This record gives sequence, C-alpha cells and structure tokens, in this order.
Amino acid sequence: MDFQFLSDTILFREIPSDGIQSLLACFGTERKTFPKNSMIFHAGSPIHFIGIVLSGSIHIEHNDLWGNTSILDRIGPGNVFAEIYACMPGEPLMVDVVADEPSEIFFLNTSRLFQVCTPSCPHHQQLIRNLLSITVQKNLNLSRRIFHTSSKTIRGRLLSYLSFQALQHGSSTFSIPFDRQQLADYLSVDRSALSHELSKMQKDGLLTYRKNKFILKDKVHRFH
Amino acid sequence: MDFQFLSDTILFREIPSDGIQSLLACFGTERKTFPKNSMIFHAGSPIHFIGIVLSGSIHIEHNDLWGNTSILDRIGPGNVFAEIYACMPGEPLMVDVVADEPSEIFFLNTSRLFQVCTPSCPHHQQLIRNLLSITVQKNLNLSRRIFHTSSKTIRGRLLSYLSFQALQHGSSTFSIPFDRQQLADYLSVDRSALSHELSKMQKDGLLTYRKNKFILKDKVHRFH
DNA sequence: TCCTTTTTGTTGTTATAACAACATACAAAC
DNA sequence: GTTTGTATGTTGTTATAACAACAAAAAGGA
Repeated sequence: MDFQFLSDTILFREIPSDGIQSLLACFGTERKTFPKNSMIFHAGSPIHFIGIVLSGSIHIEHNDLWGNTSILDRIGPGNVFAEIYACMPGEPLMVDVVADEPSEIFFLNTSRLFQVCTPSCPHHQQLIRNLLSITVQKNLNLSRRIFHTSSKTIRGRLLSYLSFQALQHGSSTFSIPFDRQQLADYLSVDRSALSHELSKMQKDGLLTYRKNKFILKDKVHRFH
Repeated sequence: MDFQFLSDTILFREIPSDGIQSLLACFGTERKTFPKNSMIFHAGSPIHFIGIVLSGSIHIEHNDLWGNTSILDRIGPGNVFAEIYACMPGEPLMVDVVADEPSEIFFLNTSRLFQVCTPSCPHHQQLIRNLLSITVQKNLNLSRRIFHTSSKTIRGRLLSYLSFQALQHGSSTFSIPFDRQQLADYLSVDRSALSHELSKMQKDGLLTYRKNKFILKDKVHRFH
C-alpha cells in the first residue's frame, strides 16, 4: 500500500518515507470513508486513534443537554483531529466529529505513542514534535473562537470573526467555510437572528455579502 | 542557585536534577515577582519565554475592542503559561497575563526549544513530551470553557460550569477559584446579572452558596 | 424542465440579559 | 471602633437575542 499522501500532512512533516513506513508498522492504521453528515466519532467514546482527513472536510461539534449545537473547529484535507484525546488515554471524547461532505479518513492507532519504540528513534521523536506543533495550533484556534464569541452582541461577534477572516485572507473580499447555520453555531447565536443582523449590517453599509462570500467596507476597519 | 522546585513542575516531570540543570544552562532563565493585578505579559508582545508560576496565581484574559474582558484560564503554582506562543515564534500574544495575587514567576527562554542541543539529548526530548502533555491539557481547558459558554442563558452556563466543578471535586460541596466578577468574565456574562441569576437559582432550590463556596442540590444532578 | 428539499431571509412576539444606579455586606487600614 | 474601599446583591428600565412561523431563493434530483 502506498502511503505517499502522508508525507504532505502536518503530522508527518519532516519524516522521510521509510520513517513513515516504520512508524505506521509500529502503530497500526486504518482507512475509511464517511458519507456526508455521518458521525466519525461520538461524544463519550474512548479514543485510541488520531484521525487524518485525506479528502473531504469534517467539523468538531458539541451538543449540550438542551440540544444546542456549537461548532468548535473545522478540519480540512491533510489535517488531524482527535489528537488531544489520543494523547490522554482514558479521557472520554467531549465532542462529536461529523463529516461535512463525503470524506476519506486515515486512522492511526496511538496506544504506543508514548512508548519509544527503540531508544531515541528519531522518527518517533519528530512525530511527537509535530504533534506539539499541531496541538499548539489548535490551541490558537480554540482561543480565537473564544475571542469571537466574547462580545455580547451578534454584531460584535460577526465583526470580530469577519475582520479576522479578512486579515487572514489578506483581503476584504473572502469566502468563509461555513453556511449560515454553521456560522451561527460557531458564534453561538441563533441562525435567524444571525441572518437578520447580517442584513442590518448590510443596510448600515458595513459590508456586502452573498451566500458565504463577504466584502467588508472601510467602516469595519476601524475595528482593528 | 537551587532549582529543586522545578522538579515538582509538570514541565520538568520525569527529568532528573542534572538534566534540569543542563536544560536551564542551554536555554537561559529569569526569576521575577509581580504584585497583585500587575501585568506579566501584554497582548501584542512577541513572546520568547515560557512562564512557570512558582507561587501565587495568575489568569489569562482577553480584552476586546469594546472593553469586554473575558477570562480564558487560571494558572496556579507549578503550572505553565505562554507556552503556546513560545512554541510559535512570531505569533503575537492575543491575551493579557495578569497576577491575581503577589506571584513569583520563573521564565524560561525558548528560542532554542526546537533545536536539539546534542543529537537525541534525552532530557530535551522529555521536555518536548511534557510540553505536549501540557498543551493537550490546555486544549481540554479551552474546550471546557467553550462548553460552559455554549448555553444561551446564564442559568445554563452556571449549571454547566458548577456541575462540572462538582464532578471534578467529587462532591456537591466545593469552592470555585473565581470571585463574582471573574466568574462573570469566565462565563461571558454581566456580573450583576450573574448575581441575580444565582439568587434566583437559590430561591428555586437548585443550590446554596456563600461567597465562592457552593452546594449543589440533588435537582441539579438531572443535568448530567 | 418541474418538483422537492435545503438554505437563507423576514417579521412579530416574547424571554432574557445588559446596563445603570443603588443598597448592603464584608474586609482592610487607620 | 471608625473609616474607607471593595465585593456582592437588588431593582427597574432598556436593548437585544431567542424563538416561532413563514416567505423567498437556491440547489439538487427526477
């Protein structure tokens, strides 16, 4: 089987092909496809696999006791999920992992992650280093989500989120990876209230939009 | 100088004293005390140091453009902060780090963190491993904060937070590490509205409280 | 193409939180 | 003890979002 595609993932960055081969042999793997909206992991399950998105796209969501859904993150090809839980054996998953579209997922069994296979195996160590980079990056993503939801008004949340998107795209014209419902879940607000606020903001001349494509007007730039 | 105290920190777990000595020599350190409410790090600064709380207690907060403060985390003795930014050179700090009380902080220069000092120096590698554990743990903390603020009502947020605290303490009687204002900032709600909701919940027989000590009644247990 | 389904936007009503201003309680300093 | 300051609780008003129900638009399939 050809594992060339893994060379392009962040998890295996800087690890040569033969190193990847030996790591995979050491850990054990699985490859699986999921239809749109199917559950990849359920909240509550113990997790022994890191997931890597090969194609498609997934998201991490939390459903509380009242049925509110909130979206924590969105993960595209080449990226990794559930690594937190794989690093904390016994910690039950607090979130659901759901496919946004038909997606192919590669699973890496991590039971042996913290056992060094041979003393100071350099590939294993690079893998740990890569995992550190990934969790640090996720940390930033979670922090950002917190910042975007710290405003008490919908408008404030939208301005925080959209102006960050503009910054990241390096342009005031950009597309976002969410539809309205998902954006509402990400910002922890009601969808129809979100639509309503967006159209008010458009009336106020702050931005124009069409579906998930936005253009921020100069007025917004005062906000950072 | 005696660095024995570092043996008890998560960051240096499983590293023998002589290993710690050589790591410190490799990295460079600093030790400093901060008065109550003083800023340890300012948002916007580039960070080259991991901070370790030796005594006292600090918190991480975010202040948005409208002056809303939200608290992301609270860090006590033996624990580490700013490690995310130390791992991402160039990423400017998005938060303020503030001392809750007079605190002594140990700083570790991390410019050389990702350079292996000597090929496969085992202490260095254990340090990276420990850092991974720490960031993974922080990830869970951030996720939890998101869950506690995902409810749209103050009561829902309080129930989520308080029942988690009870679970963690293994008892329905427990103290929380926040005063009212900090709890309000952690849950992203108005302080007076929080006080109001708490006294309503007390009237409704869900809990009793006095200052930061809470007793949850059986009714609450339906919530998980 | 038409029909069906999904997504997005609109409106009105109601619940809830924010905000402001003040009262009370508690703690610290003198 | 008294004074000062800080933390917490209370009340009333206002702004805002949630919610529900529906309309319109877009997308996907037959």
